[in-house]
Amino acid sequence: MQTASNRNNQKNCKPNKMISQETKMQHLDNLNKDQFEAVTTIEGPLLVLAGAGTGKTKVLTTRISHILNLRNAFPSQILAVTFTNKAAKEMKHRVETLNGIAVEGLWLGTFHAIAAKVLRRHAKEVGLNQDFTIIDTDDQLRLIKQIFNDFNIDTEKHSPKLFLYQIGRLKDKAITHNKVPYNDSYFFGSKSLSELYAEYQNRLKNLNAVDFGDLLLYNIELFNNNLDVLSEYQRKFKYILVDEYQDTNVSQYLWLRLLAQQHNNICCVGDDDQSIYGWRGAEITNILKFDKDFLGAKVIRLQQNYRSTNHILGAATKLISFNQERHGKILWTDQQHGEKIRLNSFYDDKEEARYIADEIDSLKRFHSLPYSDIAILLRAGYQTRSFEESLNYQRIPYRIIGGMKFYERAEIKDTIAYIRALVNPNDSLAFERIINTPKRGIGAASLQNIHISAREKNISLFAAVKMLLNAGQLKGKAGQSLAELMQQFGRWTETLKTLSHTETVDLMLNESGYIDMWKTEATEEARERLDNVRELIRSLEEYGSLSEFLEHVSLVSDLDSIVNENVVNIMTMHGAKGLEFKAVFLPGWEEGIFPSSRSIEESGQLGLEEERRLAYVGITRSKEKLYISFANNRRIYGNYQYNQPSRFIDELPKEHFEIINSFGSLKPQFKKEEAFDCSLPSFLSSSASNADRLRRGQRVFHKKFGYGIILSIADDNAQVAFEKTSTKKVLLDYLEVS
DNA sequence: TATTGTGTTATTTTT
DNA sequence: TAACACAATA
Repeated sequence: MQTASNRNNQKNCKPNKMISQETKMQHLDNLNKDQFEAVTTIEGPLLVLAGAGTGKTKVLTTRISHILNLRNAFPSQILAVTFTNKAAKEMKHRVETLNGIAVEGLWLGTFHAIAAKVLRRHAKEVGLNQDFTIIDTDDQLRLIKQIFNDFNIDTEKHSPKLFLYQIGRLKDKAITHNKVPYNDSYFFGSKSLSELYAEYQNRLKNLNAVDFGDLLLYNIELFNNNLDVLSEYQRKFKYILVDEYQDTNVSQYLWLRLLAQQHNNICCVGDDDQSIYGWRGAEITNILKFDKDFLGAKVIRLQQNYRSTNHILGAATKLISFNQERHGKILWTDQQHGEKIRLNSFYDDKEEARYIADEIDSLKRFHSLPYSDIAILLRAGYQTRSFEESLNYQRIPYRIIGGMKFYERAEIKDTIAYIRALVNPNDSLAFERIINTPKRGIGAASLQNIHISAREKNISLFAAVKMLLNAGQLKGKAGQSLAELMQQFGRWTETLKTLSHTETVDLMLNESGYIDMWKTEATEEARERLDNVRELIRSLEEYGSLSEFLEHVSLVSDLDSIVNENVVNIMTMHGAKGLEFKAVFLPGWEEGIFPSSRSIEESGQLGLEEERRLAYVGITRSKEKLYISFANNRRIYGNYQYNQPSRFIDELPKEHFEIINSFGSLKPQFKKEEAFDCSLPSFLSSSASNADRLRRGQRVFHKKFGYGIILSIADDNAQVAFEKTSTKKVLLDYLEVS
């Protein structure tokens, strides 16, 4: 083979220091030519453009292993960053398998985990205490609401959530409060975005807390202001590896660039065609400009796909070619056999869901496909419902991936808040969460009182409560129960010295009345919640201390429950990135839904291209069987929407498809060709006549809201001042000329 | 202060 | 539709 001789040549160029190394090099034999090059080019900047299913993780792990085998670096001199804990775990596991032993000391983890590790060591340099807390979105929002409240900002007009989002995006871009650019939403009432941002940072610092974005930003600040620290890490990390580079934001890019400056050995692996987190601050330009950012960079493309049939790859390749902003690569496979992709149209979403359930049933029955090899991939979480119903009806077991995460459940957050308050009573965000949970008769008025004192004296809520109690300023029910709570916290802190941390937490949750709160409720849901709390308490055993536990949970979103049940997987396409299934269903390919109208409204062409990449990700999850479908009528939020087939359907190459109109729908059956034709743009103009008559100032009728006047018209929707209610944005399709 | 009622508003979410 | 947040009431 061509690749084999190539490999041998390469291998012979390297001096074999030891005989044992010959055997250690064996894992290089499992690589194709491009993979081999990507693994063995260890000096200088390298971008590996790895298409879906081309062996990206294999390259990364083999590369780490290769560097270690060459003895070019100690494990502690290798930095490997991922986005998810899952990916980090997987990489660690595979490196260990390759090396045959546990590799200790590698700096392998998520961006956030590594940044937190660095920051714990150098907290003082950026004005934090070493034991700073990492707060989640809930805490962020609570803090922002406090700020808005204190500044008398009307939360009706200015949504705290929007502000939170904006702060997040600014931090993704490494923009600090004094560098905020003006834009449409620069002012929140009397205060500017940058003023509020500054106040938010100020309060976080007083709380000795950081949010996710801060982890990276403080690292950058640390490095920029302490050149000795920077150069320590620059010298330390001889080799840097980055997974999913297309998902990095500006902060992460700056952070990497700082760290890579000394040795300049940075290897980024990614796929610009799978960049689907732009809305979360990912900068696709990072991967598009890599060779300009890192001079002398080499670019290697992995284009041989080991996952899918040529029909699937053909469809994916054609679809993604409609995007302008990309490096460009052509995936190929030597799997020439395989079924065509099925394209189905349906009368409505119910029929679509029923068809998919039936088809899954026959895949299992007649093709012996285990359920776990099947996935239904959706644009958004709310679409799961109709499939839950149809699969239940067919008695097909399934699992919804994503959804509510373990650590997002209220009872888990409460429990964690109790633990945080125990470890550090001055953690006001945690203390506030549990101060009246269970109900202790402390209402908004008392709480406001405490807040004011705390702010005046610049002390924590806990300290403020103590102070007010001593001054006899907390009377009645609230005063009584707060006095008791203070005593209890004192006791629990003592208990921690004699009992184990698990026992202490158990005791605390019982004595505080938290456990009883759920017991009293005595519903099935409450029982489940109690189970969750107990599971959490049990898991505490695995940690050396409560602080250790808290560090873990703040950087992890879910329990590692990779149970391999034999069930159908339902999830969003975002959630499916990195996964693969023998059979994949992609329902709901309708304009407005997929591509999502909001993406296009918000980000125009860029938004559309990101949606197209999402379609690309969806298609390339499938190994053998793929089903794409759309429904003419879809029930969303209780009422029907009449959607056109997705423009992506027009972009798919027909030669890879079998076009089926599966069901005798309530409408007359399409002929096969027509079923496809109806998806063509010509179809889009069918509603033009009604739309033509809708103008500004026109009085209209809407089935739900009644009569109103059109204030303005955008693409497919209008602002209408309804007579009975208020002004609302509604779809033109729903309006009748009155 | 706690509970009930009403109105509003819905993507994607690696940490 | 359904969940959630906030306002009016007991």
